[in-house]
Amino acid sequence: MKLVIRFVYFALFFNSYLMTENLVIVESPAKAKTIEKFLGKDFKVVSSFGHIRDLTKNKLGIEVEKGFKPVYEVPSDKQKVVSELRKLAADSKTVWIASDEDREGEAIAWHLVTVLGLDPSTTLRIVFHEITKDAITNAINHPRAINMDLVNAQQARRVLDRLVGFEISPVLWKKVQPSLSAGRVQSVAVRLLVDREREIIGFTPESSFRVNGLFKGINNKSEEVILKAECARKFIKEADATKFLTTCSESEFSIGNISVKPGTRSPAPPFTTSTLQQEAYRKLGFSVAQTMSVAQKLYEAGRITYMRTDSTNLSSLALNTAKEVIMADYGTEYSRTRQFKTHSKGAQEAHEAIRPTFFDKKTITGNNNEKKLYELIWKRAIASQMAEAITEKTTITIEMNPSCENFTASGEVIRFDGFLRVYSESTDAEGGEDEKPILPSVAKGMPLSAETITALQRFTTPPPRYTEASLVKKLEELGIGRPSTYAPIISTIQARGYVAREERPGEKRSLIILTLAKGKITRSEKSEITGKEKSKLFPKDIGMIVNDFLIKNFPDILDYNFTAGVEKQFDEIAGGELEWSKMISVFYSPFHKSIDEALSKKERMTGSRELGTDPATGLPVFVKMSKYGPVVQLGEASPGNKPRFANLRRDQLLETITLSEALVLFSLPRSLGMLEGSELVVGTGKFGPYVRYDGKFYSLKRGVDDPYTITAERAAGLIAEKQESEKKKVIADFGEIQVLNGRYGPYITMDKNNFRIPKEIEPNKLTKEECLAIIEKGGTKKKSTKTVKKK
DNA sequence: CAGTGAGCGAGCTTCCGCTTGACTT
Repeated sequence: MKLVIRFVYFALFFNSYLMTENLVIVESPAKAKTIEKFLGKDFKVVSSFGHIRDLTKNKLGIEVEKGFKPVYEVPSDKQKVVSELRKLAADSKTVWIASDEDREGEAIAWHLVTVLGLDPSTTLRIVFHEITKDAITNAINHPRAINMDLVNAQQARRVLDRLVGFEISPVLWKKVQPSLSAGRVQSVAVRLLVDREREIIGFTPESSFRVNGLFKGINNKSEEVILKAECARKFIKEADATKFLTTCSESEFSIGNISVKPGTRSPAPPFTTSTLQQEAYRKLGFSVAQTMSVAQKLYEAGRITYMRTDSTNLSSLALNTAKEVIMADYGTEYSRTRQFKTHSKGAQEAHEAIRPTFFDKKTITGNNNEKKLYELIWKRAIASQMAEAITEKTTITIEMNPSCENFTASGEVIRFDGFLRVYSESTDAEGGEDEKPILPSVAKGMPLSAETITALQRFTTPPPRYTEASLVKKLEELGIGRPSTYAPIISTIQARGYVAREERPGEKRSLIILTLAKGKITRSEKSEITGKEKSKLFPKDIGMIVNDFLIKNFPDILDYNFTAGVEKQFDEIAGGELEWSKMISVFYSPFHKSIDEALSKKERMTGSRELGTDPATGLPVFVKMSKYGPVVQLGEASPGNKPRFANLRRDQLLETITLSEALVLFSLPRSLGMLEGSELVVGTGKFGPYVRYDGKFYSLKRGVDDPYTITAERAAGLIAEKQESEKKKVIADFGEIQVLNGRYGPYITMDKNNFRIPKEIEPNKLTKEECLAIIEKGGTKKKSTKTVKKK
């Protein structure tokens, strides 16, 4: 008896010792760390690292016949987290699930309850939108149950995406090429790029003449004033522009109307994921992926709030601290507290806007990119809480007599800088916006003389190609994709080869300038570069072929409004007005029929096109998509006759290449003549264009050399350069050990293993013994992990 | 390191959204 009591005692003691009072599960480990501080010692806060369960990895994972029943599994990389969570949950009195308050968060909560075997009646679901003590204690005081309608909306989303992706992709493997993919989001992203490219292809520039004048006069303070002004009228024909300049030469000018209009400019809202990606691209030149990885670092270091958000909302704590910082640093008149409405399509607003955790930290420690991005976030968030700028726009009309045309000069003065003192948003417009000048003081009727008047030819430009960032912006406008997926979408469509980030050097174009000075009109020309592109997304042939195939066979899914339409239905499911499997079933029957129809069609999509006949051989010339990419083909394939093939260049498209451009492609490999007894041959191989000389290959410089036009002289130069750097490559040679110059600086190599040389050591003074010492030190770490190339 | 391009067939590929590490040259 005594023993039993003792045992119970012990068990109770032991139990209470091990048992955690409260276990809170959130999605992100950084968030868990922060929250634990707010909640105190009775709460243990852990993270699920996002979703813990998904549809089966390699199979459809949907039992279509059984009402689209999802087949879930815990992915291999999540099994460890799940087993740990299971243990912790079993040892806790109360489990609180604090995943985000949106569709995905609710589903995560439900999967946790199911997978961890929690009791739904005692498990508490809580949510908060901002990580502040108030928000969290408030959440703890208002727990609720899991909202199954919201979960079902997520299941519908998940199942729809899986059906679309896993039923269409295999059709592409059969009808276009293996390993391709299609999806609700990626296929529309590619479509945006292809549609834009076709607009550009079909664009014909039109030119017109814009007339600008430089006028001088004396104002009533006896000061000489200079005004730059533009004529409102544009002239299509050169003759008309000349005629107008003649009129100008015979006219008198004077100041007409002067209008002064006050205006204001307001700051942009604080960053969301999408706007952060856009501004980091425009102001810092970061790629979308780079922005996210730097932001992740800042988040983990506790510098900024969560970086995957679609909300422009700031917590009241943030509003207050921003206000304090602004008042202290800039003065009361610079402060204006605002809350911005989020109006992006499909926003779920589970988090705050992206902002500094502590507004009083203007700069931080960290690497350069972290500092730059942090400062950008700080400025944007602070500016959003600052006063509007007050401006004054002045427009001065210059009248012409006897002609009834006139010129206008416009200028802007900032009367109060407000938020502009800290930050102003950039635009996607190219060439930059011209600063509006401050206009001199003049009075109506004041006579002016025209110093020079020029008519400059200008061409209209096609719509711009997308950058990574402007594509994200467009996707967000269409409500396609989520903050967590913008960066992955961009990399997927590139990984599939549908699009590529490329440059174009542009072409010269000449412009006519007509100048009127001292009563004489002169005509001259200047050249401008047109079509120059830097780091733009270009659709590639395979992207265009897949796009056309998808539009033909699945027009509904490729519609820009498809996502918006299904989102509306997901909302109805979330509101309990629509049963999720019913929605999927209505979608699926016509969809699956179109899959079968697409499969039953015989033809394959190759993008083939006949360009004409080669005048030299009389053979037909085709272009098409081959197994290894776009090619031009000379002659038909027939038994015993293998046609000639040549790859298209990176900047050519199956759709637009001409016969003469195609014929040039057959000119490789070509001989550049002899150099010291050996032949110089230019060709393109596996690794791009090269010169072959004396049995060795020398790569041409990308973006500098062109294999079709390179001269023997330049080729010889390349060879000499390479031989020179080969010589420099070896700093010291001790037989089995060598000190070499590599891409990342000098290093030591032995047995195909490379070793870093410590900074304080001068590589050219190393002895064999010192090298061995360095190898000894670093050698135990790892063997070379050079992977064997798969053939 | 320095082209392939046909056709057959086995076995593989593929979606979108939540999350962070491993990997390093």
